[in-house]
Amino acid sequence: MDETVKPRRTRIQREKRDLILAAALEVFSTHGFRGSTVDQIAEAAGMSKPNLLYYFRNKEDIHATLIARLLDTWLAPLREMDPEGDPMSEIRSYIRRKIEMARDFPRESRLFANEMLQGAPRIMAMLEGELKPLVDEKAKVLTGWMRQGRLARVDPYHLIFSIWATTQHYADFDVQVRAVLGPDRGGEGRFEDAARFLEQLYMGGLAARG
Amino acid sequence: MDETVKPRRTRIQREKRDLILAAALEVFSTHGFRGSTVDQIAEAAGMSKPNLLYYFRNKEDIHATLIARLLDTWLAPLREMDPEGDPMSEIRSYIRRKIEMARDFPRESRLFANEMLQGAPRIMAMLEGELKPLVDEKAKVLTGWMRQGRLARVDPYHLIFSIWATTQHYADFDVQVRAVLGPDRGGEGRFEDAARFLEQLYMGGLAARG
DNA sequence: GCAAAATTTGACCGTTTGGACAAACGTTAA
DNA sequence: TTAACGTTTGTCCAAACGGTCAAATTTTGC
Repeated sequence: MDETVKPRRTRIQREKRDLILAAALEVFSTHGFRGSTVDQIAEAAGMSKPNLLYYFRNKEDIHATLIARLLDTWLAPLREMDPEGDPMSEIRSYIRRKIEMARDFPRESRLFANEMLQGAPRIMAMLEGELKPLVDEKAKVLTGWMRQGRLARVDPYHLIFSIWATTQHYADFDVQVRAVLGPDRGGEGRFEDAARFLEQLYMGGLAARG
Repeated sequence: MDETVKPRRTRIQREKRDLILAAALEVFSTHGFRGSTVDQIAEAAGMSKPNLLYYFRNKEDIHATLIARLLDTWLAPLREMDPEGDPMSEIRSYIRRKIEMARDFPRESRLFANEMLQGAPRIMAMLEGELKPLVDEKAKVLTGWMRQGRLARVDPYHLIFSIWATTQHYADFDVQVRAVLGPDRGGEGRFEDAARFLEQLYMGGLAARG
């Protein structure tokens, strides 16, 4: 019943496929699926179009492979949030990890953002099948902490949304951030500054009250 | 020296151009510039491609017109932030206005996001010429409030970024928000819930301390 | 060293794309 | 009424697109 056959791949196949995926990530993340061309990806990977199509059946196959690899990486930071840990420390760590991902994997973030803007036609199933259950689970954890009086009572879903938004912003809107900060304040220190600000905001805004 | 000629337009020209721009906004905001076709826009506007190209010189012209109209609308909420007002009220109002824009003009938000993801090739000049000066000005206002002890001392630039991120998230990532919230919590009330959460977060996180 | 398998390439195909154009059709005002 | 002007359409084009294929080349296992 399983239609996916075991992919007995040679060394070259593994290397070239990785090369192509890296190039495709660069292209898809900035131009979206429809806005990207196979020729563009082939050139970025340093090979001819027919050669690229020897390793992937078609354009959609490349994109699907990227997307499939993406979501696991993407959800990892939230998965790590420990129900047994200290609420404030867990939230602070989560924000740190997400900012680091925006800094270290901006193209993955933009690939994801592109999908969202287009209405998530290719990953809606994953959103409902993997993302939603995980968020539901973590929302329960947050609610539990609130009931214990260890966290301000706020909407846990919108809390998670706000952390996604503020952190991914530094990957997705990078050009804008750099344009506004200018050459002086816009260097690599901007991620540290962002992390520091967000820490202040959330530690102050979520501290258990009354 | 001014190459822009006064556009003496007929009634039909004004109507049809608006119709085309509305259709183009829909198409460009979901597929990006390269991912959109003139045929798509023409069909969405209910006219033939040659007819559409009678009103706009080419695809880029349509997009440029949209973008030019966009930035003013986009910056209006920040412009309204009053240096003479009460810091906390001003920030609260700004967040409200931005959430309302995400709710009422999601396509404009997504058009903007698409440009950012692609590296802002067509609006970099506007970012540096209009956006940056405005943000610099408002950052000074925020810094002044902090010095007066009426606002917690945080990085004013990252404060503004975070408000942009959290509010625009509800337009740009709308599918994800709705997928996660589900049919029950994902109704039109989500904008109200978001506004309430953000208010709690920012009022707590930015309250003047010690 | 060599045959089989894997890889790379140039040439090619049908379709889609942005755009041009002249002819046909409407509208308007003298 | 009619001539001038504004609008709409069908047809067409060159370039770009995703993808195929057989032939040439390189790598691999014996």
